Amino acid sequence: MLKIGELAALASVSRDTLRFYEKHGLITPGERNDAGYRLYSETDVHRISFIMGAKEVGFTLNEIHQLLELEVTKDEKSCHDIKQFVDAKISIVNQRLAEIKRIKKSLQTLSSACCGGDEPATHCTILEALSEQTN
Amino acid sequence: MLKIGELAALASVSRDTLRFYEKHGLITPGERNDAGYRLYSETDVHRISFIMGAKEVGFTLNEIHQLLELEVTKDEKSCHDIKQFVDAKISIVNQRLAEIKRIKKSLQTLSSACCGGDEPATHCTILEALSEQTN
DNA sequence: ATAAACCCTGGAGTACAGTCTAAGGTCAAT
DNA sequence: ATTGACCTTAGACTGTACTCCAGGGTTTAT
Ligand SMILES: [Zn+2]
Ligand SMILES: [Zn+2]
Ligand SMILES: [Zn+2]
Ligand SMILES: [Zn+2]
Repeated sequence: MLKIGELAALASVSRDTLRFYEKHGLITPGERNDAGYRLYSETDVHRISFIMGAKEVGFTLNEIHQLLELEVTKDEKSCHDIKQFVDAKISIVNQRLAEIKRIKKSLQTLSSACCGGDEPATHCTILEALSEQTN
Repeated sequence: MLKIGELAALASVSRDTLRFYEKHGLITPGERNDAGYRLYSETDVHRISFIMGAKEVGFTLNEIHQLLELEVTKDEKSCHDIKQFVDAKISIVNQRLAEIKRIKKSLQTLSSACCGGDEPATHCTILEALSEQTN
């Protein structure tokens, strides 16, 4: 059984983060010692590990919440269900990707149209372009 | 001179947004009528137009604040300054792009390793992979 | 015995970009 | 005269993911 600081060190997160995750239902350490300190089991360690892994691949805490439910009830779920969840996330990520690519392209168009010279910017095509109506 | 609702309709934003931008120093309508209503000039319309254009290409309100200062003092600035600002933003965007691409790749790796079948997910490689230590 | 290091709680604060509400004042039309 | 559409303010709320603080209690080492 680990105390919060020990688990925090193990998982490279702050104690506050662990308490935050608990408050939001991501972990549920059942036991407390006589002083009221949280005690974390092997299962809790595994759960944190899962959470960190999911964060690493870009899931939000909300999504991780749903993933944890899949994980806990995995004998009632199928690979199909899990894969579908991941694929749904991929399509969200693809949307963000497309938006950022669009932005990058716009910025590059702006940048390359500007002479970049040392004369006053009163003629700057960037400033002009920005104030042009897009609708 | 336009009232706030008229400018809002023109710019396709809410009145609240215009007041929000004002509170954060992005616009500064000088005049008010006898009833205390904001009155917007041509210059203000141009400014909003600039802000919307900058938002469109992904600048944050904070960055737009800086851009507006460049715009207002453009006779003292050079194209070099403006271009540099845009290029700095491009490199921020590139970082976000790289991160999202990394996430997409990870998710695709996860997805393609899963059989996606209808059997119980107790053997699912996705769930396994997520709880693996990355550090 | 006492200091340092740890634990607890509730609540506030951060950045971002608004949105919404309450409680009022004004203006145009019916 | 009264309805409805518009305007004003200050301040609270949204979601995301924490981080920090105050004001306590506990454990460990010297
Ligand atoms: Zn130039
Ligand atoms: Zn230029
Ligand atoms: Zn499978
Ligand atoms: Zn699977």
